[in-house]
Amino acid sequence: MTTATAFASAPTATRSIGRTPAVAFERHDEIGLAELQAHVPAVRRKIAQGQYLYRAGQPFAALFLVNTGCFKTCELAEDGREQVTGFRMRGDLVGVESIGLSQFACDVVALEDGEVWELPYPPMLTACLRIPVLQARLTSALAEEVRRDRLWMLALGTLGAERRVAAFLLDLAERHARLGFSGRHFILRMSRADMASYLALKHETVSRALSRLDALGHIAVQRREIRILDADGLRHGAEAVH
Amino acid sequence: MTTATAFASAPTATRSIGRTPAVAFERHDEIGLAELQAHVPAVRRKIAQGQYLYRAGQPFAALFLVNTGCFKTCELAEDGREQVTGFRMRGDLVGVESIGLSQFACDVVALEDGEVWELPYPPMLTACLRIPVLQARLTSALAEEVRRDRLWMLALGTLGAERRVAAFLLDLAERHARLGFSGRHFILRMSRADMASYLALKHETVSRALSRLDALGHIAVQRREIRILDADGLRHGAEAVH
DNA sequence: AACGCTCGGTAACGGACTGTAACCGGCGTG
DNA sequence: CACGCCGGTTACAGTCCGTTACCGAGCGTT
Repeated sequence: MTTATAFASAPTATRSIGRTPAVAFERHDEIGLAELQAHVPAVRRKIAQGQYLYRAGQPFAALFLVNTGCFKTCELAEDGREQVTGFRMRGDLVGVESIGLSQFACDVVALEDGEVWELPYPPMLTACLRIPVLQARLTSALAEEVRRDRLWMLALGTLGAERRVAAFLLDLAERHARLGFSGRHFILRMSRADMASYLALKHETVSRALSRLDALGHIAVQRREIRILDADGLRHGAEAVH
Repeated sequence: MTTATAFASAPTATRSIGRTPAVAFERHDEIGLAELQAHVPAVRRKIAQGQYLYRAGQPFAALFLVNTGCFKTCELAEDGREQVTGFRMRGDLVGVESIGLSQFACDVVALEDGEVWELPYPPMLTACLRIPVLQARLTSALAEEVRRDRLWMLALGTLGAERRVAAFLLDLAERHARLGFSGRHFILRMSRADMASYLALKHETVSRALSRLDALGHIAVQRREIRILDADGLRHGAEAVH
């Protein structure tokens, strides 16, 4: 629920996350990766499971467009507090939170072997000046990131543990479906601890919630394998915390 | 803790929010309001207490730069869930979350009588194409908004009620100080309920936390009047939730 | 002054989530 | 195989915060 999806080379589909049906620029205006490469010298990069795509403090010089694999972004405070703030997959633009800084502002870790396109930022900026559509797209991607974070803040603040887990699964399912895969059956790329951190819960609580949703017949869980049985049940399962 | 501060006509000061000391473009590169007006047809607008600056669903056509007063932004879901996602004051850019949409994505309400500069968005975009510094500044403002939201997500997920309240007060104090006012003595512009919503707590809990911080000698509270007595005490008061 | 309303503070109780701990299964290694 | 390790699940007790309720201060209306 926290991702900037831009320049996606995935199948075109109308999106409908929360209350944000309208998209700034029509789908046909979208600059695909191919066209993007014509203006920005993109470089392929492979990242092995467990490796950092980047770490807080490293010099910021590029954005990354995820091609394959799954990544988690981790926010960490000086006092040791730490939290996963999002999961990034194919089509997601990574690094936007560090724009305007000289150093990256958070950590990004590969949850499995993956590949990204490295998009040098200064060239990207100058390209934006010459190509209005690109400029609009980058700005929109940033704004969308803000909206997604806000929506997730709302979820964190208003939903109980079980509904948070349910909402998370639904979000994963939708993103999965948007990439052309099944929206009813998928594999979790992250550990219970990562989910818990993102959901602001303890991993035991996540386990309990998953077990409960399974018992209710809304999903079928087996380790990291998830099957959505009753999406509506997930959505309206329990009531808001108030 | 959730605000895009850009084009601020406030006294220049080095900022140090969380772990983001470096700013993309040096302070002297910053485009002030005066220069901004040379390129974008800004319009003054007064908003009375309790009035909406804009509501979700209204056509999006402009950003707003807060001149005076204080505003709250409210995120709301279809199912009735609702939460304050930030407070905006002088120098803050409002509306960035709606960029790329045809309609505004949230509600913004005036907590007191105030005044804003209305910055028509399409002209702003074209101006960005002609003026690289403006473009960089807008993009940075958006990125900073993402960083602030992430930092607040971290606080929501890792801090207990009392520390959340403390962190909120410290944030307010710093923003106040950055505007040239006292960072040790200020007036809360929002009700306990608004604070509670933003902090993802109940207003009673906010009351308790304030009373406790007062009893500990960290602050002095009288209705909406806050005096910071021991900033370090506030910062390190209790430990993280873990 | 009496009334009603909103906003803020306090206290007692209960419940949801946490913290701890034990257990299980899979996997790699000695 | 035995072993330890890691990730995941489950059980139980503890705690923090939400719930409910009541009270007081400020303010506008009658």
